[in-house]
Amino acid sequence: MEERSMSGFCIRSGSCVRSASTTTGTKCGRWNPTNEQVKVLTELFSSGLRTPSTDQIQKISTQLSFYGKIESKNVFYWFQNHKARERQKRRRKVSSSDDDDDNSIRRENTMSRNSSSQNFAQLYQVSEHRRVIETLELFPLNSFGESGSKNLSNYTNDCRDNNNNNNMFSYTMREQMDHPPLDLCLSFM
Amino acid sequence: MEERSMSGFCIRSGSCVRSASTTTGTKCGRWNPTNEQVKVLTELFSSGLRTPSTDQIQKISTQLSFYGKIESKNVFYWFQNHKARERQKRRRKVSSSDDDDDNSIRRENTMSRNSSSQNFAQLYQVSEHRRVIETLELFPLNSFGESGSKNLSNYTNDCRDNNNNNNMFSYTMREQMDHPPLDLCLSFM
DNA sequence: GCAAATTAATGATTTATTCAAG
DNA sequence: CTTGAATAAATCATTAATTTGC
Repeated sequence: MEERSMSGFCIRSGSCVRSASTTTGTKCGRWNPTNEQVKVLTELFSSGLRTPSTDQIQKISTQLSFYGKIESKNVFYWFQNHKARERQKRRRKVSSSDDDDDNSIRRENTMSRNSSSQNFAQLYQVSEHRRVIETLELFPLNSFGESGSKNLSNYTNDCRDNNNNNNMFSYTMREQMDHPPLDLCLSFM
Repeated sequence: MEERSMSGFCIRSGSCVRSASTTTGTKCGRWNPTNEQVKVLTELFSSGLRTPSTDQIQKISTQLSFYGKIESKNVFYWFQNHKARERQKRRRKVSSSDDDDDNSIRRENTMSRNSSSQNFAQLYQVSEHRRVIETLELFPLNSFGESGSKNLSNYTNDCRDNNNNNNMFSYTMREQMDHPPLDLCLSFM
């Protein structure tokens, strides 16, 4: 109890950066998605997007920031939670049979393991990627309102390709040149 | 079998970037900690560090990079895994009683939930924090061996402030070898 | 002694659970 | 009571040990 208030206090006063977009009276607490944001996210989800890649998250986040304050982590968490809760919801109803929920993009994501830094990105790396506001399409948007499956598979393929460092953004190298000479000397014990 | 080799193959040929430092035959696959790195990490762990904050991770990572290639995510994962596996190990032996393993720093980390971006950082944010090598102590080292609670709370407060964003990275320093403080910070044990 | 084949460790990812703000 | 955020547990995948047949 005391602990809580203590710490709570610190944060509020200390670490809340609230860089901008305070126009809406944004507190600093947790993200509160606008209707539009939720709408888009939901559409993406129902289009089959389950575990967006780092870049996708970046883009989505950037796009959605048009509707209000948002960070990439919010997008990340949203998908995590939504995915989990939809599944949960489904489990309560039909205990077995259709689990396509898990399918669509899943396989692809499994592959993405190969891309080593891909998934981790979701967990850690993204950060400040530097926004680059460029208005690229988030992904094949047309798949939303209209036909589903077919576009979807295309989309899926697309997705995967993103694993190639599709830099172009910022950062690019993140870790690529990570290795300083140092390990040359030391790594071999 | 086939799958295994298949997959192995793919990875090797496909996504391995290996920009440089191939001299040592650096693969590109997963991080392979050096003995020194493991040693230090283990010491930190046994000193009670369970869930390092973003900044701690950064610092640890930077320091350890002296011994070889390493990224912050590796540090993050290492602690995750080590913590989990120690617990697991213990569970197998003594099903109850002493769980001090979980204690020491735990409280503090729990509190850190309040700091919104703190823990998330662990998952996502860190990225390039890159912080100068400044010789800050990784954490209140003195608090470990000695008195606990008091120093600890100060520490907590400190943490909060570190959330400031920092910019740029510089690998530079690594090479320059201003050899940091490495030992200053870590050698305490 | 030495590689191929197995197994054991452990790095990395995903899923489930929990906490707590609104 | 809903849901954003964070942590822990479970799982996957790759690398290092080691065993084995030669």
